[in-house]
Formats: sequence, structure tokens, C-alpha cells
Amino acid sequence: MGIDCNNCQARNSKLCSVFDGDSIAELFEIAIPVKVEKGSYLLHEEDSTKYVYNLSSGVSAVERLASDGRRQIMAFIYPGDFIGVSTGPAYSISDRALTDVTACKWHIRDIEALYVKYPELEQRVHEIATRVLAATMDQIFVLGRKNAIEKIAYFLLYIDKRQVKFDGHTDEFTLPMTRADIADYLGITVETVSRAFSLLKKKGFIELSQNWVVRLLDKDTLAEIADHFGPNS
Amino acid sequence: MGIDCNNCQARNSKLCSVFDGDSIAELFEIAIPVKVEKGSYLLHEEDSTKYVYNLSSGVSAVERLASDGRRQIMAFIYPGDFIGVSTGPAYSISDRALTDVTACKWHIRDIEALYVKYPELEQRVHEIATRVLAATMDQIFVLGRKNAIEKIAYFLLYIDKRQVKFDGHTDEFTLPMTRADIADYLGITVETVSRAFSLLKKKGFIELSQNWVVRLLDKDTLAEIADHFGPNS
DNA sequence: CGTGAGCTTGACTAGGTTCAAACGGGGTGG
DNA sequence: CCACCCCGTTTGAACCTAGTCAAGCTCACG
Repeated sequence: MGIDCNNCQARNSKLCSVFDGDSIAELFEIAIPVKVEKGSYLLHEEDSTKYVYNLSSGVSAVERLASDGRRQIMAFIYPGDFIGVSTGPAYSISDRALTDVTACKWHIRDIEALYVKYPELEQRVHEIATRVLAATMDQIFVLGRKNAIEKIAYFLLYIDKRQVKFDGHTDEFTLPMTRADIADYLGITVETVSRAFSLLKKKGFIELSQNWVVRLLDKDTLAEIADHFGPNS
Repeated sequence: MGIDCNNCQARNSKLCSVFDGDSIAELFEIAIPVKVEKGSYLLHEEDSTKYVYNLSSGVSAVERLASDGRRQIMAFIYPGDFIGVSTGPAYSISDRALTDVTACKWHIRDIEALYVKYPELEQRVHEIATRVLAATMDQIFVLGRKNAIEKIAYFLLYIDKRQVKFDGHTDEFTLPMTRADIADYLGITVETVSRAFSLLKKKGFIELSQNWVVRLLDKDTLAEIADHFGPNS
């Protein structure tokens, strides 16, 4: 097994942090290590909901695909994030690896079996679901009530916050997702994403190199834009 | 107390149905009955998250209001639905009564105290959160990827499904919310809602009387429209 | 060095917003 | 009892943001 919990990027995740240095072994013993390469899926909509996942490294996207090809990305998943919390027989979402990804996969029943010995675990799983719900509410507001530029500004700040843990604190990061992914996350088109990036670049709020490296030059203004951007801005 | 659990519209809700005829009294004893009139709020964004609610009668809307007046409705709450599941110190959403409303309110700690005696209760609360999450995912797709008419068709079918329990099975129901509420739920404007209603009426798929009574005349077609409505439809 | 996937940019279009006016029904006060 | 008003809704017309279509660019990779 190539997994060493104490060096895992997810070591401090809501789930794993329930266990201390010794007892973490118990969680690890029932874990099924998973490796998925860029572009492949960790799970599909139709899969039966037997497993939950905790991302160890890489980035993935929770998405739903309609029969006519329209796609919506529900969330981007970073190390320590949880996937697979679901009710009903099938996840109703897929999870696609945006980079090469490793994860721990558990049979739900195996996790539940640990609830007795570690009561806090159950509470944590519940907390995870609740946190996801809160994040989802934010996204509903963004999708329903923000215009394209507000969406992009919001997105950049969101990614900055998510990614700072891994990249350091330089306000500079490398986007793991394509413009199409960003578009499908924000409910707009690639062209609109591109135009918004160009505008923010021209105005001097961000810097782009090689398309995927973003540097935020003026976070305060970006925050204002994310909050409100209108004709008289 | 004016509450009789066994005649409550929420008697079969995920929460209350854990208890049988006798033991329901235990849940009721720690319940704080709440009455809120149309237009008032059951809870505000800033309220500290001490309580959870189960709607007994009426309809309410979970919403968020931005400083510049933009509003987004996250969900409509019907009898048996749950409100207040949250992490963090404050709900970050408000809940406004669309009609006169009654609800049971519990201190979270009182509910948690019952977990020991009724282990299924904890599981149910978790299940509720998960269900809400699934519904929210649907809404994200709708907001991000559906056009105005698809949204309205989806909305009508959604309300039909929610409301059929209380109105009977006639495919006819009375909307408890205004056009503005519908608009804020679907991320469009009142005018667009109104135009979409008119179109569906003209095409003979729905019937409207007194603005609030809707009759679905052709649910199959509505479902097709909700799924896909384009230039060549 | 050529190729192609992904990104940008431009011109045009269209769906939805905005602004404005008119409608309708329920409630109030004369 | 009726006139009036008000709020929510509908409808129309102009406008504008984002989508669509198309071309050209960039850069990683073979």
C-alpha cells in the first residue's frame, strides 16, 4: 500500500482528524486506496451508493450531465473533501478527475461499524454533509443572481481560498480545470469565461500566464466585483 | 397547547415518524410550538443556530437576501419539511412564511439528548440533511443550465409533486407564492415568469384561474419541456 | 516543425432584463 | 353599495448581456 496517513494531504480533513496518530490505523485498515487518472471517473451517477470517498491528492469535479449534453459542475473537490454522501440507491452525480487523483474509499457499512467505538465519527460525517449543504447554498445564489463578471470574480476568490493550503500563500495558483469546466461550474459559456478573464486582466486585477497560472493582484477589488458589478462600476 | 401530533400534517415526516403513537409524546414534550403569520420570518440569517424546525402547516421559503436587494429563494418548505440544519454559529439563510404557518421548534440539544434512547433518530436527521442536499443539486442544475421555459415547466411539476399530498390528486393546486417568489426561486424576473406562464397557457398545457390556481392539463408534455425546450420544439 | 486541443477575439444573434403602461381583483372608505 | 385605490400581474417595446458561430491564436506534444 502506498498510503501513509500521516503524510496525507487529507490528514486534517473532518473525517481523518477524528483519529489520532495510533488509531488512524483503524480507519486505514478498512480503506480501499484508489488511483484515478486525469479525465477518468471516481464514480458515476448510476453507481450504487455503497462507498464514500475522501480525496487524498489531486482535484476532481462533481458534475451532472443531461441527455442533450448540457453539463453542470456542482463542486470542485480538493484533498480532504468528501464525496459520495447520498441517499437513495444511486449517487445522482458523477465525479471526474481533473488531475491524476488518489483517494481513500470506504464501504459505508465499514465506516458505520466504527461509529460505536468512535461516536465523534458519526457526528463528523453529519457535519461534513451540513458543510457541503452550506457551500451549495452559496452556489445557488451565485448561479441564480450573479452576472458573468461577478461569477468569475467569485470563482477566483473561491479557488484562491481552496488552493492556498497546497500552493502556499502567494495569491498565485495554477488552475487544475479548463475554461469549459469553469463555464460549467458557473452556468455560463467558455467564451464568456474567457472574456471575463480578459477584462479583469486588462483592468489590472489579475495576471495570467500560460492560461492556467493566475495571480490575484487586487483581492479587495475582486471581492467588491464578486459582490456587485453593474453598469455604474 | 394546540398541537395534536397524530393529526399533524407532519406526522409522517422523516423526523416524527421515528416515534410510534405512544412515544411521540416524548418528542412533543420538548417541542416549542411556533405560529408565524404570512410575511413574517421563522428564522433570520443572523440568528444563532440553536433550533431546528419541522413545518406543521402552511408554506414557507428559505431565502437569502443580498445587500443590493437581490434575492434568491433556495427552497420552498412544505409541512413535514425541515429547516435549520446548519453548521456554524448562524443560519446563513432566512425562512419567510408565505402563508400563515405553524411549526414545531426544538432546541438542538434536546433533540440530541433523545439520540441515546432512539438511535434511529440521529440517522433520520442525517438522512434529512442528505435529502436536502440531493434536492439542492437538482436546483443547481436548473439554475445553471435551463432556460426560462424549462425552469417554469420544472417548477410546476415540482410544486405539483410537493402539493399533491395536501390538495388531493387532481393535478390542480393553488400556488402559495407570488410571481416574484417564483422568479427569485428560478433566478429570473417576474416578467419572464409571467410570459412563460402565458405561453404555456396559450399552448394549452396549463390553465390559470385567479392567478394562483393552476391546473396541469398535459403533464407529459410539461415534463418534456422541463427536460428540453429549444428553438426547434 | 507540424498538429491539435484549448483559449481568445470578433461579429452577429437571441433570450431575458428593464422600463413603462395597462389590467384585474380584493379591500377600504365615503 | 359603489367608487377608488393598491398590489400583483400581464403585456409591450427597447435594450443589453450573454450565447452562438466562426476565425485565428498559443502552446504543449509528437
